[in-house]
Amino acid sequence: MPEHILVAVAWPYANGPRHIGHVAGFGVPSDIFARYHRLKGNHVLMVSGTDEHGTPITIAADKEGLTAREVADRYNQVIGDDLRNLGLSYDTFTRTTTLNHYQVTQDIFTTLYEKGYITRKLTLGAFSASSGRTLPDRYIEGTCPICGYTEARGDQCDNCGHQLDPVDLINPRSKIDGHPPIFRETEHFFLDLPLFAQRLQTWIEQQEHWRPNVRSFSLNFIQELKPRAITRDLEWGVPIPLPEYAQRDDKKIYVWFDAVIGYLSASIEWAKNAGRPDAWRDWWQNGQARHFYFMGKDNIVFHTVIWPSQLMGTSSDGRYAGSAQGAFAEVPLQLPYNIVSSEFLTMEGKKFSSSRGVVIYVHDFLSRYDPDPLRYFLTIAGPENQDTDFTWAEFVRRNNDELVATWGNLVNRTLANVYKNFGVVPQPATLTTPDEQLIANVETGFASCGALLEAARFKAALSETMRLATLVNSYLSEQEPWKVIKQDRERAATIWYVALRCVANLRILFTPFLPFSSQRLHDYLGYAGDLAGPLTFKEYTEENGMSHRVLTGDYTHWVGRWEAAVLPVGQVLREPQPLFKKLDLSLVDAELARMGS
RNA sequence: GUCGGGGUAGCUCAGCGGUAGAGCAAACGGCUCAUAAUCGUUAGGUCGCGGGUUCAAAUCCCGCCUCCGACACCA
Repeated sequence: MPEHILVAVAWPYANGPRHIGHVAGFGVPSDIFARYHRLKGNHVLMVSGTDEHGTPITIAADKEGLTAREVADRYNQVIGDDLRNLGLSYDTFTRTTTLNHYQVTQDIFTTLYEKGYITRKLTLGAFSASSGRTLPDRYIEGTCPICGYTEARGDQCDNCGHQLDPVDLINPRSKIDGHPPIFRETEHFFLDLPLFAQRLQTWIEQQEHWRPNVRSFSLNFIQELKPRAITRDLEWGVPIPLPEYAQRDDKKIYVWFDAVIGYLSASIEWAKNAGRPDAWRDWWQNGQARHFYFMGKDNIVFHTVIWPSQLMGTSSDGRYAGSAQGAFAEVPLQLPYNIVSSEFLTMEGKKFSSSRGVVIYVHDFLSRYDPDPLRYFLTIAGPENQDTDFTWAEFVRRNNDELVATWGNLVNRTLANVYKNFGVVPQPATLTTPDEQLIANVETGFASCGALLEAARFKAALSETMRLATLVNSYLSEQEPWKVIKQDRERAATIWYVALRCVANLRILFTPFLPFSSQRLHDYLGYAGDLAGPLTFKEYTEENGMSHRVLTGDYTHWVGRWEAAVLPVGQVLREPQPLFKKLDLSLVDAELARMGS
């Protein structure tokens, strides 16, 4: 019975290009997971988009002399291209500036407001003297009232570590233009989180399959819940759907409130674009569906506390959830099943920082190297359980000594030999015990590697798959078919058949991790169809006349299945080429020099 | 400051109550079909520091050092 699996991927922020640390955290793991479940035959819906609201976008716009919308447009394109080129197989990768997203966000806001989950309160806010705009706490600097440090930020003093309020800073000044900020009262809307505390507690306690740190951290967090401001004094954002704010352009919904709603709105958009406007309910108003969220560790509370509160509060009400008919009627919106958060990737021992040049942008990387080696590195050496370090030397080593040497070489030696000596999948004679054992061992990968993937243990899953490739290399060393063929062509054909069948199985096992090279291998082996076919961009125009680009693909025709592969005797092979390139060590110095400049 | 998570072989990391593990690097040997790739064997650590609990501690508890993150307006 196929399951409905929602793969909800963190929304990259569109104030600049994304670096490889970002895609290590949310991108590659989520894609491996989605591809695996598609191979399993499950109904996968993988959604995300660029997150385009909030202060940083307006600041980037000011700096570049553009409008916020122009900045968002630019980086939506750049980021979308990057994700496509990395092979991230979204069903819908959209953006938060669509009409659809505005409507869904406003519906959730209105529903929560009418049900009393959103309240209003006067607060003291800081505003820029020059632009009149809100100044977020972190954009205000001044002297720390506790330790006297002169570069303290409005939210926290980096010297003594105390949490601060910008009003308390001595000689406060805007980090943007240096002028002192103006403090004045302003009304804001608050999501009343304490109203959800009990339900959150009960729910999180039941989530025993969450990673322990995610669960205990979240349980701890809800011990001291306070109402959370969900509006900002800012012209760039989703308008507040209340009459008195309809004409005002100075207060909008806070970016974090709308960004998480994107998981739902993108699903609704997907259904609309697919011509089946209610299809999203199969995932969202279906108690059997499982939702997996992928993000960096800095995002945990938004996905374990705030977004679940929004979902609980909305329940089966509002214009979208409340319009369900038949089996979906009155079914509340589905809560997350698992929160797969990653740690952070550092770069040559340092934190990524675009301003200090400690950065490798995805598009930069992919302009010089292939996507699969990057996917390999980010999976085998990525920040799955703890912060890990990217170094160019380690990237080259992992590529040459592991990916090329173990898997690439196994494929190449096998295909080259079979192609040269037989040209087709050779007819085997009776299989010996070692032959049968090897095939059986490799085929256990579907169970063992599959279980690890189910549990989102990607590093272990890929190690296991590599170990199976090593078994085949060992087998070839023992059987020495290149010697055998001189006396006994039939036995040599059998050995090569066994190796080839293992390679055909490994082709599937590697597909979630290495889709590009697996597709090429699929072709070399003479199979037809797409194992991991192309991703596409489509342009959609909404009722307001605005159009936007969506990264998508037709994954339903993909031919692979997560099960022992059939390798027909006599299938005609295509002339093979090496799957991966060996990298020259000299690139390490070249890349380091590039970064140093 | 408060809370949470790390600190394990030269390097990158796994293990998280029962005689220390993997990959790579190193040493030796086999093979030569394959992108000089591969296969086998060996060597290598008092598991951040100091206490404690236990028959038994990387593994649990306490303190300290250090790194990372969260702590309502950066995502």
